[in-house]
Amino acid sequence: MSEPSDDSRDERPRLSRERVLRGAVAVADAGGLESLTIRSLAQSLGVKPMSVYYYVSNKEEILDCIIDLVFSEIELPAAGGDWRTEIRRRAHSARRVLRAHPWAIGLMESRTSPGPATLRHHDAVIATLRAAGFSRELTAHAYALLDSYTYGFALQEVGLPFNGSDTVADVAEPIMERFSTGEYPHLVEMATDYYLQPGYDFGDEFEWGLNLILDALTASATSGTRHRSDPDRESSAGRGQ
Amino acid sequence: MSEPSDDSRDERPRLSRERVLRGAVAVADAGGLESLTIRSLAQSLGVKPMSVYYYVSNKEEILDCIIDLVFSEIELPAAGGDWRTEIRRRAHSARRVLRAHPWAIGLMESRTSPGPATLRHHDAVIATLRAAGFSRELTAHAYALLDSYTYGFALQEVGLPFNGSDTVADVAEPIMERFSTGEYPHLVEMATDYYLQPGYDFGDEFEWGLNLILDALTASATSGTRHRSDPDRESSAGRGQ
DNA sequence: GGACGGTACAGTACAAAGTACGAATACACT
DNA sequence: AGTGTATTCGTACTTTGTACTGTACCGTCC
Repeated sequence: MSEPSDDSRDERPRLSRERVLRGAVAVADAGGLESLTIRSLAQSLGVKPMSVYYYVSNKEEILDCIIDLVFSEIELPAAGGDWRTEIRRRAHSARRVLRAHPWAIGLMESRTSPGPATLRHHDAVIATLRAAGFSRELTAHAYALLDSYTYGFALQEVGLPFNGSDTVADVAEPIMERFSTGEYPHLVEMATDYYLQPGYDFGDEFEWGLNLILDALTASATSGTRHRSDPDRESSAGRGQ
Repeated sequence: MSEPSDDSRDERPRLSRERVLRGAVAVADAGGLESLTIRSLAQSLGVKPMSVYYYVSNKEEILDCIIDLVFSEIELPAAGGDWRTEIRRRAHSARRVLRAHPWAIGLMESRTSPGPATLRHHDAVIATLRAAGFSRELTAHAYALLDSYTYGFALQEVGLPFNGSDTVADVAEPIMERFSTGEYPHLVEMATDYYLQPGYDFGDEFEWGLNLILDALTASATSGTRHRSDPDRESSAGRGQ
């Protein structure tokens, strides 16, 4: 594999921090986070392991950076548009991106310091909600709710036993058979009569929940922030400013 | 549960699969997932590294098992009770458990085959919703929504830069100062005027969103499953502005 | 032109982690 | 005592991250 050929052609495009990080994303996309090692990364870049250390100080830094790189792929909500349209677009984009880079969700948990793309992101979403007339309090509520839902949905999606080409049925059926007569009756019933039916796609659930949340937020925004249903809590938080 | 010790100083309580797995949880709780190595686990159990392999076949199996162990800590909804009460209780319990074992969320992503506690869990939640009169379709919608929210919220909570004793202000303030004059104006405004105010606790947001979801689900259950709000049904949405 | 220094890579080597393999120990029951 | 099974440990190999050092290729200054 050492190139015995001519000297002029085929030279590799020269390393760079950019190429190192994008290479890391590519390796993780292809084989999962556990396949991303300094050696595998170096190999995919066509260099020797220690060469990547010229551009990053250690693997931790690579992980911090590629998480932010993933975030930078998510579409920002536009400042001027209808908030529902923009928030919906951003939610779908986030889900799509996290599905394209499933390893990113696991990383979010361990990387504690947000990168610039992450911060820019938060800023844009807050701006959209505030521009729509949400109070600070309602903005905080809405943002926590929307992000929780989006990330949580993505988390569930990547946690499903099948990835890519397999359909639910292929993988779930053998599992289900083992319990078919007794242990988890309701789960099995739902699985056989609903989840495993031909047209079902878990991903479609995203839209339903998102609509429910957006509708409920609209109602909250036009009435007050108060919600019924909770017998004993108070949220404190005065009128700031 | 402890051995009646006798006068022997050594007196190791004898290893067991149970002790290995509980020890693994304890090590991860204390120092995070990356501190859980076969060697550290063995040390905490008072044995040599290779001894744990008598009870588990490899580290992967340990990870699979402790994730299910964590799930087993979450309270199951009771079959007979009011569904809102039961679902709320289970949601709070889940959040509490995941906060007690923050490393578990990251694991959920990589472990694809659910353990018995996880399955029992799903079964109980489905049973509760079905018993409340939810159709299969609405049950699927509701479950995806509730779980996404719960896990997503927990994911955000553990991703916050401060863990345990630190308050938001302690950690966010220095970060915020670096941007105080321009880069992320809306984020900074929200941070200084809301998030960093004395009484604020991100964890309180959980209750608000949960109430919103439960209210909206109640409405969906009594009317129909159809939701308005989505103009174009598909995410392709060539519209923009 | 030759010394010099900075840039971009590579080679060597070591520590920490998972774990295969088999030996050592303990205890039971002939 | 002898044989067998259950449990634990010692040794060693492999993969990983990375510290330290070396080297090839530039351009600059005298």
